Amino acid sequence: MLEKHKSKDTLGDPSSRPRFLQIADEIRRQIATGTLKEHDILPSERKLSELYGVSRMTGRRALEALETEGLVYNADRRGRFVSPQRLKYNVSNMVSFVSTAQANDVDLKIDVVETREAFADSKLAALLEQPVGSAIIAHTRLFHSGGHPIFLETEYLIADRFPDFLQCDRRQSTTQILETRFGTIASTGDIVIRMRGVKSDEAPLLSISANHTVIELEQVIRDEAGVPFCFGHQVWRGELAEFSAHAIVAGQSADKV
Amino acid sequence: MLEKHKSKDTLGDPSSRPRFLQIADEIRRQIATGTLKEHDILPSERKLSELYGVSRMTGRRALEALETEGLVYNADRRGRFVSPQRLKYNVSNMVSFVSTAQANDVDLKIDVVETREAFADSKLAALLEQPVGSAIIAHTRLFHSGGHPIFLETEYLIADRFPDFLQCDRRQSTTQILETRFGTIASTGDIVIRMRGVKSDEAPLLSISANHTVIELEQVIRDEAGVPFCFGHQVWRGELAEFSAHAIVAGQSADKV
DNA sequence: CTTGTAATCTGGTATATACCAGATAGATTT
DNA sequence: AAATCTATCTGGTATATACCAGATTACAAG
Repeated sequence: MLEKHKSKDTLGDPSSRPRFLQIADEIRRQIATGTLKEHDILPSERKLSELYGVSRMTGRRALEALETEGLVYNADRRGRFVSPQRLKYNVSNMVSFVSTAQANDVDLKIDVVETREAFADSKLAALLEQPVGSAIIAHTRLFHSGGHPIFLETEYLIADRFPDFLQCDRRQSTTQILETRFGTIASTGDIVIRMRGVKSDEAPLLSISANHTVIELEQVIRDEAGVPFCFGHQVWRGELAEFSAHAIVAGQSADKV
Repeated sequence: MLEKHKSKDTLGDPSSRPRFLQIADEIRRQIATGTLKEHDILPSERKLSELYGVSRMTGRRALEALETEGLVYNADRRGRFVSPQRLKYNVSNMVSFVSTAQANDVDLKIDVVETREAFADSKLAALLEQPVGSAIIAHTRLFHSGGHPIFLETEYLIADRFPDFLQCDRRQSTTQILETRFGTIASTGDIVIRMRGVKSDEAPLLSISANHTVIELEQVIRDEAGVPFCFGHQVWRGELAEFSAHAIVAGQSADKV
């Protein structure tokens, strides 16, 4: 017994490139040539194992390799799909990500997932430069394009400053609302970007399975007087995001460039 | 037959939380409480399977879950280790990442991995605003701390502008060299950050195995006249990085803040 | 034209086994 | 002491199997 998996030879040994990578290569080729297009479903693990005469685990590893690369995403128990082009987000441009995206042919839609009225804990109080326990408005929104989730955002606003905020239609840019309704203009922002694993409550909303990596973006937004009025927290599907920034050494004027 | 893996019951069914996550929880606790410290080696896949009475695959999945979270890193065939604290990189601060890090008690060391003299292809020519085929100096350096790789950087410089650059000791900040030796001061930068899979040539240098996710950071650095003189390309171990930026709406002066 | 249900698809969890190859450490040889 | 060899450690690759639980679909009943 155990003469089973000598079928390796059928493949041409030379490279000794692992079988699952060879399969991944083939699928990658199909994506590159357009045989498989954005959001197309890929062959399932079982299908791949039939197609290439390998075990289901080997098929899975090929698909997982493509996930790591960001070429493919995985929607829990629905299958794996070709990732669309990355969305470019210029974090230095505070003139609303939403309007910028829409100007670039992205039909960005927003769903309000949750709304809360709470009180600032020590972390939030420090970020917003408010006393601990001060009133805070919080809401979580899902940003998506063509039915495909892109990122999840939670914003925390100082309640006093934006009294009727929750009555506004929040399926639009917050920057827009605050500017037109309250005359508050975003002037500067402090941003942090990091990579981490997705949390179990975020995964279903983003239509990805657990054990995925996401990009977390946090920002404190300040008005013209340098006073913070909003803390935002975004969780991006990492394979869909690309962040750009324009850095200027302190002491130089921004409008010079 | 097939009454084998009913040992599940021994564990207390209730939560139905997957076994591999329970094991990951336990290890996570050990990291949080300090039982396991930075760069400590974790139990191997086989060790875990003995310790918890599970199969090797289940032990592996626990470790892989921790890798995804960024709590653990995996050095190909050497074992898995506890990730150290993230390194904070302020991309808006162009006054040399190296000196900033060193000011924060990070003993950052640099190894020159490769040096080349080449000619600009169309992409590089466009980025550096030079004609295609113009002379370029390129070098790749590995940044590490206490023997642990952090990121890999490749820089492309305009050869005409920095004649003896390759003769300099390049185990220090490039910003420093260009400023002191050539009087070129970094004034602005255009930066792009994205998440992607590690490439096969990068993985060994970063002491990680393939199928890992990294953060790629690209930047074009310009002098006071707005002329680009350097294109840099960094590949960070994603679990070690955290990027911050300060955004200013165009039209406002930077030194105001 | 719904509603509801059952069959079937998907990946998720889990075990058991086998062999390979790089990394390491200890013993042995130069 | 330095070089080499070797046993053993590690994860990497691969197969085969089993059962579970969402998600989807197709079909039947209302």
